[in-house]
Amino acid sequence: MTVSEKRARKVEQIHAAAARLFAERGFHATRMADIAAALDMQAGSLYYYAESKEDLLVGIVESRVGVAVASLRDVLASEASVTDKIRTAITAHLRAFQEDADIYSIFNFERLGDISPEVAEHVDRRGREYEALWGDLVRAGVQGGELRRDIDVRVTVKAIVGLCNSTLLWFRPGGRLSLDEVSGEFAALVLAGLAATGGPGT
Amino acid sequence: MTVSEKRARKVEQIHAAAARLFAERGFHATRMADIAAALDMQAGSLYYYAESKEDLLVGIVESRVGVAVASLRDVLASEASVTDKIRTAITAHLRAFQEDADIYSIFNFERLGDISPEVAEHVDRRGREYEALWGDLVRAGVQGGELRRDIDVRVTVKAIVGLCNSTLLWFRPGGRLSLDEVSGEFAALVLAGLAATGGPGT
Amino acid sequence: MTVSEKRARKVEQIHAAAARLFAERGFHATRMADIAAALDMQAGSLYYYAESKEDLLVGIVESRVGVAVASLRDVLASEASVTDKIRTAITAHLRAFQEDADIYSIFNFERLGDISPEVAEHVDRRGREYEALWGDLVRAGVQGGELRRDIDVRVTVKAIVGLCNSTLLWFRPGGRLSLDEVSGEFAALVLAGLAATGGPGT
Amino acid sequence: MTVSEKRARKVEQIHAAAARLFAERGFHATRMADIAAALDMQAGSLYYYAESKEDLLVGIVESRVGVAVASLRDVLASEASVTDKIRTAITAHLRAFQEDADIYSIFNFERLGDISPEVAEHVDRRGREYEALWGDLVRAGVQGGELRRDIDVRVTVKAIVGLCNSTLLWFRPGGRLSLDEVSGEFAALVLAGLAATGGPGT
DNA sequence: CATGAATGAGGGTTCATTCAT
DNA sequence: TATGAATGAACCCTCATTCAT
Repeated sequence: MTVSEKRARKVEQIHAAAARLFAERGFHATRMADIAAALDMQAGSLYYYAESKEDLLVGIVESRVGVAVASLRDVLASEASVTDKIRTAITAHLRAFQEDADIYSIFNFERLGDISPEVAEHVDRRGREYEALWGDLVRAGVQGGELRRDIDVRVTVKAIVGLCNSTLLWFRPGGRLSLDEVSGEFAALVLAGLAATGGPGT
Repeated sequence: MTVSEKRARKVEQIHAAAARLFAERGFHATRMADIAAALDMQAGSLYYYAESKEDLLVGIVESRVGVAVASLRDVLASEASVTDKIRTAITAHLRAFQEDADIYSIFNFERLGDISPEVAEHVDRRGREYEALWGDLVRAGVQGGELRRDIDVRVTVKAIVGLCNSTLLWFRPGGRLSLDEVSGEFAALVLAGLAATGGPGT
Repeated sequence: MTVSEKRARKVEQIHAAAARLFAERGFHATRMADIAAALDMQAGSLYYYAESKEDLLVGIVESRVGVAVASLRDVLASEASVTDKIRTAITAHLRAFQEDADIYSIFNFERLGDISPEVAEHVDRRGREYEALWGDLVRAGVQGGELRRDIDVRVTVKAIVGLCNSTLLWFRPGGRLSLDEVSGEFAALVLAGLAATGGPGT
Repeated sequence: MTVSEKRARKVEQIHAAAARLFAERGFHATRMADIAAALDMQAGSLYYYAESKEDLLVGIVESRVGVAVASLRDVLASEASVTDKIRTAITAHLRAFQEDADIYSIFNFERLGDISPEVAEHVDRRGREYEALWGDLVRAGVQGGELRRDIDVRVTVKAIVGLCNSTLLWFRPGGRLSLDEVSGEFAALVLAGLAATGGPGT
C-alpha cells in the first residue's frame, strides 16, 4: 500500500466518522474533538487531512452526491413497465438510505446553505435532477395509461420522495420489518394511489 | 392589561421570535443575540423571561406540543366515514404545519434529545399518541372494510405522517398550489392507495 | 459622560494599550490576553470593542496616520527660511516620535502589508506624502540658493527621514541628551551637510 | 566532500533560507514549514540541523555577527585620512547591507531580546563595538582638526549609523541610483555636515 | 425592566516539535 | 537522513450568561 493510498484511506475514515457524527448530532453540535476521539486522534491532527470542519462537511458531501441520482437513472434505463420501475426505484431509494444513512441525513436535515452555499447549490441541483427523473417516470406512466390522468406530477413526486425520505427518521435495520417489507408496503401504497382506475385511456 | 399579562405577552413574543430562528437556522446556529435583535432587545434582557437558551426551547416546545394531537382527536370524534376522516386529518395536519411551521420544524428536525431529554421524551410521547390515533383510524378503516386488509398499519401510519411532514421542506404558501390543493392531492394518493379494491368484505 | 463617550474612552484605552504592546513586542508576539491583562480585563472582553486583533491594529493606525504629515505641513506653511524650516521640521519629527513613539514604531517596524494591505497602502501613501513635502522643502532650498546644487533630492530626503526615524531605536527621554539637543545636533549635521558652500549661485 | 562538509553546507542553506524569511516576514510570522518549503523539505527534517526555530535564529545571528565590525576595523587600520576613512566606512556599511541584507534586517528589526537574551546581548555588544569604532574615528577627526569641534560624538555616531541603517528600508539594487551613488551622497552629506569650517585648529 | 459591560468556558485552528518507519 | 504522521499547547475568537447601574 503506497503512502498516498494510506492517506486516502485515512481521509475516508475521517470522512466516515465525521459523517456519522454530523448525521447523529448535527454539524454544529459536533466538535472536531468528537470526530478525532472517534478515531483515537487529537483534534489538531485532523487538520493534517482537512483544512477545516467546514471542509470536512464539503468533502463528505461532494464525494457522495450524485450516487442516488445515478442509481435511479439505472432503474429508469431498464425496459420494465412504469409500475415496476416505480417499485424498483422506491426500493433503491430506501436501500441507498440504509447503506448511506449518514450522508442522506446530512443532505436532508443539515442547513448546507448556512455552511457552504456552493455545496448547498450542488446538492440542490442533484436533488432537482433526482426529482426531474421521478417526474419523467410519473409522466410516462400517465401518458402510457398506467397512472391516473388527474394527478399533479410535481406534487406527486414530492410526495413519493418525501415518503421515502421520512424513513430516515424511523427506519432502523433489524426492526420489526425488513427494508424490503417497508419498501413493498410503500410501493403498494404509491402504486395503488396512482393507478389508473379503469383500463388505459379511461 | 395587568403586569403579568404584559409579561406573558412578551414571553410569547420571545418564544415566537426564537421559534422562528430555531426553525430557520437551527438551535445551535441561533445565538441569543439573534433572538434579542429580532425583538430590538439586548441579549441580556432575554434572561428576564427565560432562564437559558435551552429553557427557551423547552418553553416553546412545551407550550405547543399537544395541539396537533388535540386537533386530530377532534377529527376522530366526528361522525364521518374513515375516508372522510383521513381526508380531513391530512388537511388538518398540513394546515397546522402552515400555521405553526416553526414549531413543527423544531419537532421534526431538531435533536431535542441532545438538548433536553425530558422535553424530547415529552415530544416523542405526543408523537406516539398522534401516531396511535392515526393507527386507530386506519385500523377502523380496515375493520370497516373501507381500507385494504393487507396493509401494515404501523408502516402505513409512518407513511402518511412522513408524507405530510415532508411538506415542511418544500411547501410555501403563495406557491403554485394552495395548501388545500396539496392536501387534496395527498389525500387522493393515500385514499386510493389504501382503499379496499373490491367492496367491503372482499 | 454619556454612554457612548465612555465607550469611546474605553476604545481609546484599549488602542493605547495595544499600541504600546505592539510597539514593544511586535504584533505577532502580542497576545490578546496581554492587551487585556494590561487593562485588567479578560481577553474575550476586548471583542466587545474590536472585531479582531487585526482590527485593533487597523484602528490604531487609521486613527493616527496623517498627524505627522499635518504637522510638517504647518512647518512648511510658515514664512521662515528653508534653513529654519528644516531645523523646525526635524524637531517636529523627533517630538512627534517622542509623543507617539508607539504608533511610529508600528509604522516603521511592523509589516503592515502582511496584516492588512489596505492599511499598509494607506500608511505608505501618507509616508510618500510626507517625503514629498520634504522634497519640496529641499528643492526650494536648492532653488533659493540656501542648499547645495549637487544633491540628489530624493536620496537626501531618505537620508533626513531615515536619520530622524533611527531615533526610535535608541532615543529615550531622560537620557544624557534632551530631545532638543539631539534634534539640534541632527539639524546642524543636516544643514551643514546640505548648505551651499559659497554664496547663492555659486 | 566529506559527510560533515555536506552537513555544514546544508546547515548553511537552511540558515540562508531562514534568514531570508525572517528578514522578509519576521521571525514570528515565519513558520518552520515555510523554511522547509523553501528548501523542498519537510518541516520535521529541519530538526536534524537545528534544535529549534529559536536555535535557527541564534545560529544565523551568531554565524554572522562580527563581520561588520571586522570590516570596519580594516578600514580603520588603513593609513587614510579621517575623511577618507569615513567615506570608505559608509560605503562598506552599505555594501555589507546589500550583500547580507537579511542578517542586518534581523539585527535591526527583530526583537532579539524576546527570543534569546544571550544572543541579543551578543548582538548588542557587537553593535556597541561597532559604534565605539565609529566613535574613535570621529574623535580622531575632531582631534586632528578635520571635523568640527562642537559635535557630540555619540549622537553623531548614532546619526551616521542610523542613516546607513535606514537604507535597509528602501534601497534596492537596480533602482534609480547605484549603491555607490547613494553612499557617495551619504558621505557627502556626513562629511560636509561634520567638516571643520575654518582650517584645522580653528 | 432593560442595558451596557464583562466574564469565562469552550471551540476551531495553528504550529513547533516529536517519532516510528 | 528524511518523511509522513501525530501531538499538544497555545492562540484567536464566540457566545451564553451574569451583573451593576
